[in-house]
Amino acid sequence: MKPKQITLADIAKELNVSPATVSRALKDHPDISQETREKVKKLASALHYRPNTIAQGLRKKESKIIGVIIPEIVHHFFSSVISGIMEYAYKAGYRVMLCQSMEMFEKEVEDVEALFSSRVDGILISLANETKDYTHLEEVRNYGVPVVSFDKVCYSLENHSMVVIDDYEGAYNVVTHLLENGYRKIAHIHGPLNPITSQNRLNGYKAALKTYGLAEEKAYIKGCHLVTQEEGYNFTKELIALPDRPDAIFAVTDLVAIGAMVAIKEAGLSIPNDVAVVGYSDWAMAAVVEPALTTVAQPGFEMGNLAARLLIDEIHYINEDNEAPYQHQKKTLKTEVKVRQSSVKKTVLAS
Amino acid sequence: MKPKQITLADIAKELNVSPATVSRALKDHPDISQETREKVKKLASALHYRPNTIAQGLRKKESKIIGVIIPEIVHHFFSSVISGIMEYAYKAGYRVMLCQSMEMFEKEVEDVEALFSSRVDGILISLANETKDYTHLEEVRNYGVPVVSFDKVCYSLENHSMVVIDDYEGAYNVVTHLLENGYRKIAHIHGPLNPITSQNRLNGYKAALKTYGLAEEKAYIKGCHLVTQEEGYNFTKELIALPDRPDAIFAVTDLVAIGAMVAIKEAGLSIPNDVAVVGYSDWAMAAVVEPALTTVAQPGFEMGNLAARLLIDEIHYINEDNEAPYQHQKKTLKTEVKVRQSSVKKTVLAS
DNA sequence: ATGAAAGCGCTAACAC
DNA sequence: GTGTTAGCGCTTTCAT
Repeated sequence: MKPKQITLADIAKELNVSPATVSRALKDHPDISQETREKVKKLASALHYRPNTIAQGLRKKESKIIGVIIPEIVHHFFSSVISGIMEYAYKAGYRVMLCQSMEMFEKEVEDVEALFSSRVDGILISLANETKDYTHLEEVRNYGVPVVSFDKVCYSLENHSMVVIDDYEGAYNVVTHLLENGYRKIAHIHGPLNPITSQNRLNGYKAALKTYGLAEEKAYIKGCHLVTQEEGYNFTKELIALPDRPDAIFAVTDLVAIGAMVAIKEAGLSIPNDVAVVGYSDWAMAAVVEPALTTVAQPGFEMGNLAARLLIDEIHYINEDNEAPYQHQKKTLKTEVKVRQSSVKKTVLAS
Repeated sequence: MKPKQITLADIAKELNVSPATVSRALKDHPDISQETREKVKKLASALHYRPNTIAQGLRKKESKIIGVIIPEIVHHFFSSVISGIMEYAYKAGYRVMLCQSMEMFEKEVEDVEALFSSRVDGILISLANETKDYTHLEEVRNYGVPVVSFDKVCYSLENHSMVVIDDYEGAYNVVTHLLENGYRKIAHIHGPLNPITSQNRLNGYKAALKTYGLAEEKAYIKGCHLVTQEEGYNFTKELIALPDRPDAIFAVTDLVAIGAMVAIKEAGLSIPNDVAVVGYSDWAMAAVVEPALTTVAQPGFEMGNLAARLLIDEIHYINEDNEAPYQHQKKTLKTEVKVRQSSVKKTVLAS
């Protein structure tokens, strides 16, 4: 029961010209006379003609769609990334097809295949935690679909661009901030080490300690599985029960940090005077808890923007069929330490 | 330089059959012999054949893509909605093309047109605050593309389904909760009244007061423009400076509520004993502030899921070309009051 | 049980 | 400056 869509042929018939002429007129092809061009454009807009991009895609073998696969949409960081991607893609004339892997490898593979079936011009992906095998990506890349990975990238996939955040440096900086503020017994609650991000943060933490000539204290390092507030709470209870209690906690994520804060307050200790707490991610909640949480802000929007730019540049490069292969790039984005109250001791002023 | 994609014709040639046979075999058409079917499927998977959905779309005049337009992705509620949409769409065999209107009418119109150009099978939209005119939606609907609006819906667009949240009831319930807990001087900081949601919350607030026989107090009602924490802070400062200070504040959004909490604490007053605070939305931060914020949870995921279901049902209905027109639906989802510490007075126990 | 042929809407090489 | 033609990859009558 669908009304027929307006096609080039409809306009052509009405105007007694050929569809080719209409197509050219609409694209401001120089060969077309001023007069026909105007006639065509006028009628096209009167009829609300909208080119069928599916037909264009089939003909030109490019869909002007980029596929995006992320582990989880309901997530401040990833939604910022998507926003950055969409902004760039939109300006460059690309549409975005979105997939959510739910952190599942199987789903990720299906999504890659579905995007390939949709003949997207390129794929942006942040890997699921489960993903260890990259043949699904290799395959589409071999069929000429460029892939750019971001955040949780695939180092072992060759010939593709990636955008990462310098988690090592972010962790290094925030721990250094604690050290500069006089904290010396700094504990770390890290995440599962498969996504390389947690591993990097752990390394940054260790490196900062080393710079200050401090030894790693095994008992001060705890590892989350689920990265929840509850885990932060429980590990912190263990940490503050230690005979030599840490004076600061660096949590892999703000949510874990907030769990830590609850445990510390419950124990009747002061943040930051007894125990400082710093997080990672700069979620909205970090600014509103009490005391406001020092954390590491990750440039999600910029990451999405840059990843989209790299991908679209590569798509353009491929379409120009240059003889030289495209030079893939690895970009690293810097984090920013947001110093708030949870990590700076309140000095008692003489009054 | 792109490698050629594998097509039906490639498989057909290799097997000395026609493309039609291959197409049928792959779809388990009953006419095809067991033998050919297996041969075809085997080769198809060996060659990693993936049907070109663009070609399918052109041929069958359906893209198996639904378009989604939302005002802002970086937003807990909307990202939940998207997640709900994607889950349903995925199970039903549809892909999702995502657009972000940035709350701008112009961008929304462009997005609708772009989605129509992409020949999406249907559109899900939550309107930009600016949007007053619905001709862009009417137009695509007239060309046979079903539209379902959700959250910020278009009441004046006829013949389309919508899904809303009962904001009136949510506000009514949370204010009633305050009343039941003994609060009588309840202020309200509302949002801009164009998106109908804020208006409904305001009405629910007023209705709850009325049920308790309380008169509206003009001075207790403040209106935000930007709906920020800062506005919450500033209005609350005004409210608590009032000669007859309110004993509770209902904020249109958790962020505004948090601004209110800051102002109250700054004034040395206790939450909830001097002034209770309740918010709306149940963002992650509501559970972690101190005291934990009572708020109204909105079923974002369910909303997305339901909206997708209504849209896809309608698409299916249209494709069956029934003689009777589709019966459009208006669904209302219920909210849930999350009672936390910010609204329940601590009774001092005799010890 | 399979093939031939037409056509979805568009574009681009080639005519004139 | 404009028309003709072919074809992108697929599905679907209609034949056989």
